[in-house]
Amino acid sequence: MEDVAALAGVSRALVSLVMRSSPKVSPARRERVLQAAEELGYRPNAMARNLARRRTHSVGVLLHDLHNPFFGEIAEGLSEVAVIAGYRVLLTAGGVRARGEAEALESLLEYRTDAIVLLSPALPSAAVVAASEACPVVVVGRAIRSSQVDCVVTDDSLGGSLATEHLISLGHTDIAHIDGGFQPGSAPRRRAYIAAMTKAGLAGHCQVRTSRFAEQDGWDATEDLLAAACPPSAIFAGNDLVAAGAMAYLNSIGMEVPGDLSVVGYDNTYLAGMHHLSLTTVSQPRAEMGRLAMTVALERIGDQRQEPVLHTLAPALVVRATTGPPPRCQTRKLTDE
Amino acid sequence: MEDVAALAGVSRALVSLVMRSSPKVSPARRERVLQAAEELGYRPNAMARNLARRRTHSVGVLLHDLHNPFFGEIAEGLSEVAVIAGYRVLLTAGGVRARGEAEALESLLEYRTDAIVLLSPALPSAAVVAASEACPVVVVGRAIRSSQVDCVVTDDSLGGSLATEHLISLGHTDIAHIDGGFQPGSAPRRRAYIAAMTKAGLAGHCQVRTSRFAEQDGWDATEDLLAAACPPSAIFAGNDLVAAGAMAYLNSIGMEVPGDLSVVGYDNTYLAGMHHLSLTTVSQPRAEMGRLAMTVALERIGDQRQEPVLHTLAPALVVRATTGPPPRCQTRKLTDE
DNA sequence: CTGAAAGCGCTAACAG
DNA sequence: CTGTTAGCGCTTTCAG
Repeated sequence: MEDVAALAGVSRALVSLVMRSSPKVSPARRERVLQAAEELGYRPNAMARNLARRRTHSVGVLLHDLHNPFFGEIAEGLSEVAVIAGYRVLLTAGGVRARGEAEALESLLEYRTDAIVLLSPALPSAAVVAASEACPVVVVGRAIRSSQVDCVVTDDSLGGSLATEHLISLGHTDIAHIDGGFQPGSAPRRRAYIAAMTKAGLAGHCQVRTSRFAEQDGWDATEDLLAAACPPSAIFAGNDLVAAGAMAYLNSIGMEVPGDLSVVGYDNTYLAGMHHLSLTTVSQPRAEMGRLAMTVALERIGDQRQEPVLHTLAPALVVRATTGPPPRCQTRKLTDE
Repeated sequence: MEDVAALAGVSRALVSLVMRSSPKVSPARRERVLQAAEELGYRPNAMARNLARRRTHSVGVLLHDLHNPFFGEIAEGLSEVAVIAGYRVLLTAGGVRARGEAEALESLLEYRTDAIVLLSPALPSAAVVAASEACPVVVVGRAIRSSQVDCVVTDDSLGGSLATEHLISLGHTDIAHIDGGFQPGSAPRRRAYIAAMTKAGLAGHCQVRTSRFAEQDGWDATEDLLAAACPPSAIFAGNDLVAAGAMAYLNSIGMEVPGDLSVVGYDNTYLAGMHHLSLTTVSQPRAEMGRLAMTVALERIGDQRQEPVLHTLAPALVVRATTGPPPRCQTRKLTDE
């Protein structure tokens, strides 16, 4: 910086002003400084700047892992609004290691980002609350009770109802659900499924299988379901991957979808939109979730203390080609396996 | 820090020593300091530390976007070796905006990460070389000629041969290729396809269609291919998504894979492994690419000047259920459309 | 182990 | 606009 000032024949202070694009500099000098910086390959040191300013103008984002495209889209929404607000986004990923997420969070905290957005962390709530002591925290995809962390989630309960009621309205009575165990969002979807069934007087027809949200789980659960005494005419899967597994199994035993059996997924990943599947599914407004979360985070930076809020976004049913009325004949070929 | 020292009844210097876990501190005092820090909710300031140390012990990683799981796996490989070397990983994503990548790179440069890893950047080479002036740079998935940037890529040429020769060895003669236009890796794969065909005396049977690596492109190209005068008995698709589109189209017109037509993909994404597709494809060693790239980056940090290297990893053919010998009868039903 | 002192690269406030 | 003067929070050196 010293050198740049010298080359441009101005004071260090002026260089500083130019670097943070203050309006109080004449265009001519600004040009001169910029050019000098260019020539010397000068680039401001973010560490020093942040240290002196006491704010980083950046918000940290913690993703669980980079694999899941679901979070990718949320992250895109996040950075979209961050960028237009002049904020930088610092990503970190927890990865597979047990302590990964905790370490990544700690790292963000040490970097003193102005706020932190947690994408569906597997972290214990206590850790999240502790972090919020030091820096505004907003968590996406998981509701946390605390007096200082904001949350943005989608209404999984509504999503579960949407899916189940769609199937019921089509005339199905034997509707099974393959849930996601303890994965976030699974519980409310499952409860909504049961509630919807009950409301339709179908409580006795509930059948639930558990999966870990992998394709093979969907295959296995479906196989199991069809081997049961009272096989379903429709399956509400906990996510698209599980639905894909279910369809693959049905396909393998020659059952037609939706002719013989209807399938609904969850998440509306790009998988669901593929020709092969063309899956009816429940869509969460991913980009919107990201945008909202960042908006909230930015607000918190501006105004630290305020009541935290729980923003609940509504999911939507996307009807494609895997759902239809149940087959006429109630006796299906169950004895293949 | 002052406060921690006071509470623990020691000097600031000692606290500093404890914080960077120096071995020259008696366990008793260390305990005392740690506890004081805990009580006060003290957390070292990374900015200040890095500023004073002149190194950040972190390497920056630039991903083009968060959507592509391909890069996610590479990133996982990266952070795996970074973590065991005690380095932190700072992710940034270029996103969709035009200047996105350039800004993200600039941002990393300003943060003075000890090294930077670029994942298949769309950035102009000049920008990459310019960055390497300020900080060790390694780019993966793209070869850049420069006297100071290291590259790790996979041998797309070999991958193209592997796929084509597999099809040839199965007895196919009319093999078409759906490429990825100007996408990185496409050109060498296409050339390898043509070379392999030529070597087998099949030069006259080459047929190439272009796609932008989307599913619909695969569908369209296949439709086009089958409507041609001399439809192929096998298709080598530029990536798995295109292959999926091709299969969806074949499926829609009632053609069997691999009975009527064989399909090979590229990348071995999780799509390829799904029951529905069970796609024969070419796999790139993603995790290994990441590990290697980080290893190289870390080496460069230790020893700045050295000849840059181009590491080429070998892809492998993964044979699944979409390839088989060509149908006996050379006159296929071409008139559906 | 302690204490003091210098400095990392930049910002910010204030007279000129 | 310019120079100066203080730090930001931590590391490092060096003599006790």
